[in-house]
This record gives sequence, C-alpha cells and structure tokens, in this order.
Amino acid sequence: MKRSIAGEYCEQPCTDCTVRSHAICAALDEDALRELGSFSHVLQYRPNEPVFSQDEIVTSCYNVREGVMRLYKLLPDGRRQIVGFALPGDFIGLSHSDRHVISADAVGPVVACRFVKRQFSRFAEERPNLLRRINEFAARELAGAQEQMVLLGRRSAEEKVASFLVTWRERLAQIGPATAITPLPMSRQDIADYLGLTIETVSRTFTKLERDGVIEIVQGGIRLTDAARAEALAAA
Amino acid sequence: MKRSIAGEYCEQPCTDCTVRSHAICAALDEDALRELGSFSHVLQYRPNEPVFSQDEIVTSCYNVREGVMRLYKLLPDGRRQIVGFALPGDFIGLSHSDRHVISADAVGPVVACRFVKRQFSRFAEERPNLLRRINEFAARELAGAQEQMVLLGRRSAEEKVASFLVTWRERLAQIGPATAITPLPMSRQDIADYLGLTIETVSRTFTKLERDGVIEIVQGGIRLTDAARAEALAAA
DNA sequence: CGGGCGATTGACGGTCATCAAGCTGTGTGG
DNA sequence: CCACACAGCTTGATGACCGTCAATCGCCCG
Repeated sequence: MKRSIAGEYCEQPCTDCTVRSHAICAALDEDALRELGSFSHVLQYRPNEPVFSQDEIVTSCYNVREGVMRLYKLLPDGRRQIVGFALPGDFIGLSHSDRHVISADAVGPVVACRFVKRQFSRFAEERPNLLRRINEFAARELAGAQEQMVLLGRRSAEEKVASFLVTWRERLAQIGPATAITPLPMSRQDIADYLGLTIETVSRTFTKLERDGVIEIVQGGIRLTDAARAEALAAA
Repeated sequence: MKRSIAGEYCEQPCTDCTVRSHAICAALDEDALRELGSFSHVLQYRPNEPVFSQDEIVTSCYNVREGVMRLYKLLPDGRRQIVGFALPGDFIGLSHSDRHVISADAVGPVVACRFVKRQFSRFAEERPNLLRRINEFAARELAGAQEQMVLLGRRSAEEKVASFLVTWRERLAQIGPATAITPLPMSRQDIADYLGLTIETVSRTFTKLERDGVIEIVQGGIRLTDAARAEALAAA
C-alpha cells in the first residue's frame, strides 16, 4: 500500500473549533487558545491512512476533529487487537513513554490537530487547568479500558456485539444529534479485532441479532430496533 | 462473611515512607509532604477485606504501601473480571467520577494511605508537579490496560499464563529485590479472573508449563526455570 | 483424626475459530 | 449498458480450545 502524506489545511483558529467544548481545549481561555493555535497544525488523513505506529518515536500528539481513528496493537505474528476508536474531541497522546505503544490510523476521512509533543508539554506544564482536564480524559479512558477488559474477558460473542452497539451508539449521541440509524464506519474486521472475535463470528452475530428483531442491518450501519433488549443482552 | 473494619495505625510521617520514591508523592517537597501527611491516614486491611466497592460514592483515594490489592468489576450475574493488581507505590483514585467504577480488596494483608478525596483534590489542584506525576501514573495504567486488552482478546490460554507470569515478575522486580522464587499471593481463581479463563484452565496450564520445564510450582509461587521460553510463549 | 478450602485432574460438551464457498454491491472497462 | 473483477460480507461445515461438571488430592487448622 502506498503511504500517502497527510494533507495540511488552513491554520483555522482554535477559537472557532467545533469540537472545542468536548476536547481538552475547553480548559483554556482565549489567550491560551491563541498560543496553542500558534503551534498546532490541522491535518487531513485519508481512509486507512496511518497516523502513527507502535514503536515509533513520539513526536506529536493529536486532537481528533472529524472522523474516526482506530487505535490498535499488533502481535509479532500479525494478530491485531483494537484497543479503542477515537472520535471528534478525543485527545491522543496521553502516553508519557518516548515511543508509541499503539498504532493509529484513520478509519474513514479524518481531520485532526497536531501538536509537537515537546511544545505541547511545555505549554501544559504550568497550566493546572489543562493538566486537570487531561487527567479527567485519562481517567475516562482508563474507565473505558476497564469496561473493555470485562467485555473481552468475560462476555460471550453475542454480549460483546450487543454491548459494542449500545456503547457505540451512546458515544455518538454524546458528540452529535441522535439519529435513527447508527452508522458503523469501521469494517466488520475492525469490529472483530475490537471485540476479540473473528469476522465470521461478528457477521453471524449481527445476523442473529437481526433475526431476533434486535437490530436491522442497513448500508453502513444498523438501526437499533429493540434498544431495551440490546441493553439486556449487553448485560451491563 | 463478616465485614471487618480496617485497623488504623500511627500517623507515620510521609517523609519516612518507604514507597515514596515509587509513589505519586515523589513529586512533592518536604513542605508539601507534611501537608499531605496532615490529612492522610494509614490503614491496614486483612486478607480479602474490601477497600471499596463498585457504585459506592467515592470519598477517598489511596496509596498502597504494602501488600497487594485486586481491582475488579462484577457483572450482575456474578462473573468477575480483575482489571489489575495494585502493588506498593500504586495510586488508586485516578477516576473522576463520583462513584467507584471498580471494586477493590486486599489480597493478603495490606497497608495503605487514605486521603479524603475532596481534600486531596484541593491539595493537588494547584500543584503542577503533582498533577504531572498523576498524569504519568494514569498514562502508565492506560498502557498496561491496553496490553491487557491484547492479552484478553487475542492470546491463547498458554500465552496468557506465560505472559502473566513474566509481567508479574517484572513488576515485582521493579519494587523490590529480585528473588529466585516469584511469589503469587493471589489465588488461582484471581489469576483466572484476571486472564479471562477458568480456574481449571489456569491450573492445567500451570501444570503443562511445569511439565515442559518452563516453571516449577512451589508453595505460594513459582520458580521461572526457563525465562527465555516463557517470554517466547508470552509472544510479546 | 476429620473437616474444609484451594488446587489439580479427568471426561465431556459448547462456543467460537478455521477453512471454504457463495453472495452483494461498487467501480471499471469494453 | 452490461460483463467483469474485486473487496467486503455472509453462510456453511468441521473441529479445537477451553468451559463445565465432577471427583480427588493436598494442606492447614481445629
């Protein structure tokens, strides 16, 4: 696959950012925003384009503005575990290690702000507001990771899929308007690698849920026809 | 089971704390340490004694000083997933939610410092040093959680057990002197619930690893007789 | 010595992975 | 405009891995 270079676009001011209220940037006042903007770049990534890879030296951190990114780890033999999907407002770069411990790439088209890590750290260093906001994000991520461990370790295939659909829907609802159809921009393979299943099992489980009247499979997503039952299956 | 009350002990000054250099407290100077000490309490927990439970209101956060705690989540039907073991130096209370999202209890005898969360937050609020240290801890926890997701989602039983033993050994090595025998204070059931397996599978896998000359099972732990092979099995 | 708990071992079966074939929709070129 | 190719998804057949159920062992402690 040809590695394409991310396109850059205008230096759109942070003060106009549409995801600011959901992002770490909400902790910053106008002045700080302007300073942050002075060393940030807005980048575009194409579908499946890598953003960074495991073991690479960390040079930047990112705010997702539009689109979805998958975050994953690979085992030497090629097995893949997706550890999360990053949505608009999410911050990537909590890690303090000097090398990336995960890889990230764009699922569909993605727009993200990039900060040079060194500059960002210096910027954040003496801003307790921002540091606390970052803590908050880290804590939320950690809680999500713990929930995912339960899913991976203790839930059946059907519970995994139902749980994923419910959780995904809730996440989308938090950042945008509720819609009848829940879009699933990622592939079945992505879902499988997120849930610790195979693509076949995911596909079969979708079909089963549809047969049971819990969901309806539509182009590019699903319609949750019986949310109550889905939540029951998710065994919250 | 009778719920026993944690015993309290002397207000040992933080300045003498043996785990300080590994704990978040390393970010504090003498003055700050004294202030922190003024609202901390050292508590003892007995084996299997609960420290806090999922859904309870969060009132405190903790530093582990001695012993091991298990952190876990329960599903309504009783299935349990252990999301981590906390060792001396670990900080518990990164979560920002007002209710605990996990439960914690002592594996063996445990000594921990408790801080009233509200006071601790106020204390940390304007100390960038401490906030950054907490960030660092959160990032490390998150990286660990991601590694655990790979284990849970993509590794076989044998890989899980080998990986657990290697990682556990490394963690112990970081906080104390290396020993020939790697102690395993937690039960087989705990290990199973940590690895997303059943106790029988864990037991069988231990036996297999011993037959294969990778480990030797001893009272209260194991001896890693072939670390290289264990690491290969762990498929880092 | 006997009770009890944790760990081990064995027999069996279910869930989900594997392997393989067919399907669907989209884009491409004649 | 239709045939074709291709990629992603679905469906089917089979079997392995690990869960379940059950019995036994070993050890500690009363």
